[in-house]
Amino acid sequence: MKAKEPRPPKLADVARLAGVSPGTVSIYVNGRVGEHTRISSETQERIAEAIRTLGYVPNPVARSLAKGRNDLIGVFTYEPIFPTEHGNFFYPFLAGIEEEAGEQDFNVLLFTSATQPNGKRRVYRNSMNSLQLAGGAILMGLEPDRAELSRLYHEGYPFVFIGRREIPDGPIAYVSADVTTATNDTVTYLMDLGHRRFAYFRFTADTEPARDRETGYRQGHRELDADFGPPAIHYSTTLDEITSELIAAYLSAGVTAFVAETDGHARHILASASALSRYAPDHFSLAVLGDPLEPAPEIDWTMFTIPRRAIGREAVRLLHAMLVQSVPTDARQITVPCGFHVGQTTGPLNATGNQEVTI
Amino acid sequence: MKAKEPRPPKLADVARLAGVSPGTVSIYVNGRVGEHTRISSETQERIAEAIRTLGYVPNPVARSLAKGRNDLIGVFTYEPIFPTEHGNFFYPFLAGIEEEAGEQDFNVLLFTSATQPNGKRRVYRNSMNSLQLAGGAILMGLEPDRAELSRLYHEGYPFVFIGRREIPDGPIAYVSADVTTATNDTVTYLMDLGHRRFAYFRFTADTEPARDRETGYRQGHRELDADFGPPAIHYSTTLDEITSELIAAYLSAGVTAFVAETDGHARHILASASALSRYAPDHFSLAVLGDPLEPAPEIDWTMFTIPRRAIGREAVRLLHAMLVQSVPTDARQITVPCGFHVGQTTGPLNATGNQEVTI
DNA sequence: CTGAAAGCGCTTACAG
DNA sequence: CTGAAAGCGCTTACAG
Repeated sequence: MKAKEPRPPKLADVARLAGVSPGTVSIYVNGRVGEHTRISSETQERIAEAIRTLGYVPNPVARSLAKGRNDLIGVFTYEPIFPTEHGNFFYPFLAGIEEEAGEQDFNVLLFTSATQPNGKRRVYRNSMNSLQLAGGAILMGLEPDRAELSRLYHEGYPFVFIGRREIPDGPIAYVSADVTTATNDTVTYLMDLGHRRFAYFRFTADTEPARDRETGYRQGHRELDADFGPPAIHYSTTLDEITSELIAAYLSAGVTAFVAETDGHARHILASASALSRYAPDHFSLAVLGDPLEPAPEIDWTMFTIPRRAIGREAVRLLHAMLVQSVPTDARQITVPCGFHVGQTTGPLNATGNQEVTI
Repeated sequence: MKAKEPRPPKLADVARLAGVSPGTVSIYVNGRVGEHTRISSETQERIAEAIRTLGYVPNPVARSLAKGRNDLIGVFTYEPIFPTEHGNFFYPFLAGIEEEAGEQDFNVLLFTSATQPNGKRRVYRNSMNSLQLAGGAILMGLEPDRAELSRLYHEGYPFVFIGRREIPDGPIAYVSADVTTATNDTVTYLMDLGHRRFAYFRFTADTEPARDRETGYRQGHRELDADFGPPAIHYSTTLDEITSELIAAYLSAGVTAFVAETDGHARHILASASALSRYAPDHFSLAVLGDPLEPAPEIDWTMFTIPRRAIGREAVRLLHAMLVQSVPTDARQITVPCGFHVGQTTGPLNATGNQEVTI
C-alpha cells in the first residue's frame, strides 16, 4: 500500500514538473487544445507525462467554482425518496432521471440532508437554500410547500417540478402527464361503449392533479346525463364514505359507468357493489384515472397510464435547457400524453346487460 | 416576478452593507459565534439585516473549496441504480443510505454520468476519478471492476463497498451481511430437524458471497454424511442443469435436505421434484441462503434474510467515520448478522416422512 | 471583539 | 504557441 502523501497533486504541481504554466495545463486537461490555443505536441507529451507520474486528478470543486457551474442536477423530494412501506412513488421518475442524466453526462444529487425532525423536508434551512450546490433541481412530492416554491421562483433558482403545480407568483416550470385529456378520453371511451349516466368519485382535496382530472371529466361530460338524482361528482374525504348504500343509490338512479380518481376509489366501488351482487363489467363499467404504482396485481383495470419514466427524462431535458439556454418562463410547461389500457372492468352497455338495474 | 439581478449577492456584499469584514460575516453565517470569537449583538443584527435585504445565500461550492471538504457522500453502482426490469437490487440499500445520510446531514450524490456506451459504468474516465466531487463514496454492484477498486485503494480515495469484496492489494472497506454464519446456522437448523444427508446447489461463479456461503456450509457440514454417491455440492452454470434426473439421483441417495444458493435454485429443485411427485416439506426439506429481492410472493421459503437497509446505514456510518476520524484499514470490515425465517419448505425428518425414498 | 490577508485549486481573458 | 495575473466566493489563522 502506497504511503499516504500529505496532499494530492494539484494542477500547479503538474505545471511545475512539466515546465509550463498552469494555464497551459488547464487547457490540456480540458481537452480544449485545438479550439483557440495550440500546444506543441512535445509540450503535450510533457504534460501528459507529468500527470501520469504525479497521478494528478483535477479537483472538481475548484473547477466548479472557477467555471461558475457544475454537472450536478439536484433532486429534491418532499417525502422520503426510498420509503420502506408503500410502493415507491418516486421510483419510475427516478429511473427516467437517471437514464437521461447518464446521457447528458450529469450526476444526480439527492438532497437528503434537509430532513427535519418531523420527517418533512424543506428547501430552506435557517433561511438558506439547500439546493444551491446543484445548478438546478428537479422537485417532486405530493405536498410541496407552496411558500418555498414561491421563494425559489423569486430567487430565480432553476427548478422543474414533476407534476403540474401552481403558485400565485407566476408560472413555474413543470413536466406533467396530460391527465385532463386522458380523463376526457376515458369518458369518451365509456360513451362509445354506450354509457350515458356517469358517476365520478374523487377526494375532496383540491390539488392540481385532481383539478385537471375533473376538468377533463367535465369536458367529456357535456353529452352526459347530468340530472339523475345523486350528484354526478362525488367528493369524499375518505374512501370509507363509499358505501354499498351509496353505490346502490347510483345504480338505482341508472348510473352505468363509474370513474374513479384512484384505484383506491375503484376498489371501494367494486367492493360496495359486490355486496349488492353487482359486478363489473356485467352490471356496470368502471375506469380508473391513472395507473396504480404497484403493478396492480389482481384486478385488470381499465385506466390510463402515466408515463412516469418519460416524465423523468423530460424533466432532465427541460432543466438542462433552462441551465444552458434561457427558456422563456411561459415555455417551461411540458405535458406528455398518457397511455390507455382497456382492462376487464369496462364493457359495452346492454350487450352485457349493464344498464339500469333495480335493486 | 423580480427582475433578474446580474449576479447573486455574495458574502463580500453582505460585509460591505453591514460595514464589517468578510471574516466576521463568515463566522456569523456559520453559527460559530460563541466558539472562539464573539460578535457584538448589534453587529450581528446589522449582518442579519444585510443578509435579509440582499437575500444572501452562501455558495456551497466556494465553501467546499475553502474548507477542503463538503457534505456529499457519493453512491456509485456498477449497474443502473433504477433498472426498469428485474426487481431493484439496490433499492433497500439506498433506503438505508438515505435514512442515515439524512440523520448525519449528508447529501447523496449519485454518479450517473459515468455510463459508457455499453451501459457499464466506470469510476475512471480518461484517467480521471469521477468520484472526486464527493469526499468519499459507497460502491455497490454485482460485478465491480477489480482493477478500478485497486486503483481507488492506492489513490487513497475513501470508499466503502456494500458486500464483501477482495482485492489483492489489501483489505478494502466493506459492510457485508454475515452470510457465512447464516449459512452455518441454516445447516444447523436443518440438522436439528434430524437431517443428515444434504445437497448444496450453487452457481459455479466464484464470487465472495458464494464463497462465504460455501464456507458456512462446510463449517456446518462436518457432522454430515458426505459420501453418499453424488457430490454433496452441486455446481452449475445455469439453473437448467437442475433436472428431475438430478434431483431423483439425490433423493435416491438418501438426501433429505437441499440447500439452495438462490431462490432460483430452490424453484428449480422444487419443480424438478414435483415432476417426481416429491414435495417439500413432506418428502424433503429445502432452505434458501438469502431472501429473494421481491417479497417472494407464492412460496414461503425457509431462508435467512439479509438486512439490506441496516447495511446501507452502516455503510454511511463507516464512510463518515473514515472521513472525519481515521479508521485503521483493518478495522474497516463490518459484518452484520442476518435474520432467519422459518417457512413452509422445511420440516422435521421422519415426522412427516421425509426420508430416504426409493423412486 | 473585529479586520486585513492569504489561500483553497482551478479557469479565463489578456499579454506577449 | 505560452505565461503571468486576476478572479471564482468562501474560510482561516494571524494581528490588532
